[in-house]
Amino acid sequence: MVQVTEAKERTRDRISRRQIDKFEQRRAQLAESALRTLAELGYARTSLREIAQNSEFSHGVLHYYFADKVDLLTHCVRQFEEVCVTRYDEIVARARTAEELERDFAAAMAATLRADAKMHRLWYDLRNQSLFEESFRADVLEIDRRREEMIWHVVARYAELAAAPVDVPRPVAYALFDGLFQQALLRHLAGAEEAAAELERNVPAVLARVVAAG
Amino acid sequence: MVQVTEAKERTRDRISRRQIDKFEQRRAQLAESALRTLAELGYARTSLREIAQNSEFSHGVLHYYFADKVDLLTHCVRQFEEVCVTRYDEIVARARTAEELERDFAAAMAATLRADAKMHRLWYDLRNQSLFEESFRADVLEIDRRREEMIWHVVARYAELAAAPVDVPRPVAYALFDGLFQQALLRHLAGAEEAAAELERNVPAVLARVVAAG
DNA sequence: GCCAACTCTGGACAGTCGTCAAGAGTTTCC
DNA sequence: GGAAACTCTTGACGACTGTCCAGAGTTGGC
Repeated sequence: MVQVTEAKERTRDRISRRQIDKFEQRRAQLAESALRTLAELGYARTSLREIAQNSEFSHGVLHYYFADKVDLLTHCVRQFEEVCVTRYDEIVARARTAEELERDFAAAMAATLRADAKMHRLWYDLRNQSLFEESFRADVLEIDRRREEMIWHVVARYAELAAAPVDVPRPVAYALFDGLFQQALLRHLAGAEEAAAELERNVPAVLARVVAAG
Repeated sequence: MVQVTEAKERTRDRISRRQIDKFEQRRAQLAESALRTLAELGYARTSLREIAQNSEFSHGVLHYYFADKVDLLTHCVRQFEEVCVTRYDEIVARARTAEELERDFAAAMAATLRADAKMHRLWYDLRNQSLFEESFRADVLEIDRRREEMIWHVVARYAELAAAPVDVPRPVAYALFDGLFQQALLRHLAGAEEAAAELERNVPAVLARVVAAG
């Protein structure tokens, strides 16, 4: 009797878990369609119907999986986080010398500028949107904090390999590289072919300046 | 006869000029209402009716003075330029030593962060919008170029006073200070009281790093 | 095979958007 | 003072928005 009940409950749990998984999976799928749409059109011009059209479902389904538009967009932001805050971790782990890290980091930034430009402009769009709208602010700031960590990871390891102390606070290091990247993105999307190459050339120079001369 | 005609034409010109002036004046007035609205709500949520409500006119008048929304917004961007690209000129002109320039520049950045935060967030919003919409791009890039010039003006003068060469290209110098300012703006608008003070502390450190050690 | 739960569609809703035009109000000129 | 030009208001239009819902379609357990 007890065993039967337990078995039943285990079964129900398994089913329920499977259903929850499926539910979450579809949410993720729809959020991905939303992110594609946002990257293409920008926050200001992305509508639920447009998002649905970039998926294989009709617009009504969005309200089955998300309470409202804010809920969907919040989910998008959180899902977006995962791809954008671990970008350079492997490079840091692999590098054996300061020169190697410097070269690979610069190359990786230039590469993602070229390959993921539309996603990057979406990130800056959402971050800016959070300056006007309370709703995403907490999530956006959390992502920005983790991006700061990601950059700091690179800078600190670079300093370690170069046997020199880092010479600027962590938020400043992030601000400098973020500014550099954003300017490159601006140029790149405006059609400047050389933007990525310039970025690749500028990154080592900035890297050298955030650690103490030694 | 000839004189009469000339007098007539001069009169007509004067009248026409006066009318044009008045026309342009009203355009400027409406554009200012639009800028106030944009700074408050952001690009995504600013409508023509909302702009009109922030002015002393009705929404129909906007189409009397502007061809369409893009025309209005373009005018806004251009009008916006004038207040945001000459901000530090006087400080540069007045400074007699590198230390003085460093101190005043940092203080001015912190001051405008505190006083004009909503206008600054509008600038970043519009600049980002230009990554999605062709229509403003040219004007936005032109403003960005002039902002770069403005920062370069500061940096070059600082180097001159410090008797040391500038050590980074002009676009990089701009990118670094822009990134620094944008991060401070993010924190400031998120409610961090210390953001402006931190910015004021960080600016001299970056300034010192963009000129060669000497 | 049946019933219940889950999933998805498509249309309706109230509201807002940019745009436009008819006409009232005002100014300007002869 | 009357005609002409300029300025502004008001209301309407079609399109689009987020949201909701009735019901069709599908799946899964018994």
